[in-house]
Amino acid sequence: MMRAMGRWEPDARGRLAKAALELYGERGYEQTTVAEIAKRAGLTERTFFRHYADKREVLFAGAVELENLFVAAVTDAPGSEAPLDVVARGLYAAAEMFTDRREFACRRQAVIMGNAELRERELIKLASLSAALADTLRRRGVAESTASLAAEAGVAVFKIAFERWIAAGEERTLAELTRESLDELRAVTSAG
Amino acid sequence: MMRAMGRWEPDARGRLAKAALELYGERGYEQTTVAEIAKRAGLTERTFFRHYADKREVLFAGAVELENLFVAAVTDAPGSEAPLDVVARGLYAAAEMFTDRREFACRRQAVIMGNAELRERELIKLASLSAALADTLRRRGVAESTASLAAEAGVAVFKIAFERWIAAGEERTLAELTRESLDELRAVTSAG
DNA sequence: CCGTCGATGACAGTCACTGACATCGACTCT
DNA sequence: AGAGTCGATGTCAGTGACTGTCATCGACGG
Repeated sequence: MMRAMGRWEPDARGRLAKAALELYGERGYEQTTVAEIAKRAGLTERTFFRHYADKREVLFAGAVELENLFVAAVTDAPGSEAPLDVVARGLYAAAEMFTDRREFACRRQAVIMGNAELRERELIKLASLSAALADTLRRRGVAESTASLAAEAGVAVFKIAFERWIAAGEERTLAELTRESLDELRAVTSAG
Repeated sequence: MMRAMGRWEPDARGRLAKAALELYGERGYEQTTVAEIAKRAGLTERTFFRHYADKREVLFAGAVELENLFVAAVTDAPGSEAPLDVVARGLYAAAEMFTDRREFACRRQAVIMGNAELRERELIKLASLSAALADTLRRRGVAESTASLAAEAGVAVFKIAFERWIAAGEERTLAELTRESLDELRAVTSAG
C-alpha cells in the first residue's frame, strides 16, 4: 500500500522542477546554484543530479512527452497523405498540448531565451524531435531525404509558430498560428 | 617591424585549435582536459580560455567566417529575386568555402557528432546563422515571417546537404548536394 | 522480526571556468 | 641609450557543476 507520505515528501522531481523555474526566473539562470534549487525543494544537491542529468535538463522534462505526442500523431495519420501534411498533424497535436499551459510556457520560455546554454539545450531537443519525426516518416515509406527535409521544415514551422504564440497576446491560439506559418512556408518555397 | 619570433611562438590561437581537434579525435572530447590541450600547444590552461570562451568553442572558430560569407552573398543578390532564391545564393557561397577543406571538415564533424554538448553548440551556431540570414532578408524588404521561414528552410537545406557531403565519398560536391536538397525541399512543400 | 530495496544524505574529488596580479619582451618616446 | 607603456602569457586561488562511493532508514515481503 502507498501511504500519503513515507519517509520523504512526495514528488521530489516535481518540487525540483518548480523550485528551479522559480529561481531561474527570480535571479536568472547563471546566478542560481544547484544547491539553492535543492534547498528550496527540501533536498540536497546530490539528489538534484539523480533526477536531472544537469542544471539545464530540469527545464526540459516535458520534451519527451512532446516528442511522443508528435510521433503518435504522425504514426496514426492516413497512409495516403503527403509527408508535410502528415507532419502538420503532429504540429496540431502539439498545439493542443500547450493550450492549457500558456502561463507556464511563457515563464519557461522567458528563462530559456535569457541564456545561451538554455537555448542550446532547447535546440537539441528540437533536433531530437526532428530526428524522431524523420524516422517515423521513413517507417511510413517516405524516402530518407524527403523525410529529413519534411521533418526539418515541420520543426521550423513549430519554432516560429510557438515564438509568435508567446509573443502574441492571449487571443491567438497556437493552432491558428501554426496553420498560418505552415501556409507561409508553402508560399515561400513554391515561388522558386 | 615584426620579427619572426618574439617572446612566444606565433599563432597561439591556431596551435590551440589544432591541438584540441587532435586530442578530441584521439581520446574523445570528454576524455580530454583543457589543461592537456594547452600543454600540447605549449601554453597554459588560462591562456586557452583567453582565446576561446569554453572547451567547445575551440571547434567553431570558422562559424563567424561562414556567417559573413552567407550574409554577404544574400546582401549582394539582385533585389528582384524571391527570398528562397536569395538564400540559395548564400548556400552556394558557403558550399564553395568548403570545397578545399573536406578532410578537415570530416574530422571535425566526426568529433562533433560523437558528443552531445558539441552538437548543441553546432545547433546554436546554425541558429545564429539563420537569425543573421533572416535579418538580412528583412533589410532587403522581405516580410518578417517570410524572412524567418526562408532562413530556417535554407539552414535546414544546408544541414542536410552538408551531412550528405560528409557521408558521401569524394565524388560528390557540396554544391551539387545543396542543389539536390533544395529541389527536394521545393518538392516536399509544394505538394500541399 | 528479519532481510532486501529504493530514495536520499554525506562527503570527497575532478574539472571547467574566472578574477587578480606578476612577468617580460617589444615597442615608443625622448 | 634609458624609461615607461603595452600586450600576451604565466601563476594561483577560488567557485560551482557534476560524479563516485558509502551510509542511512522507512517500506515492504516473507
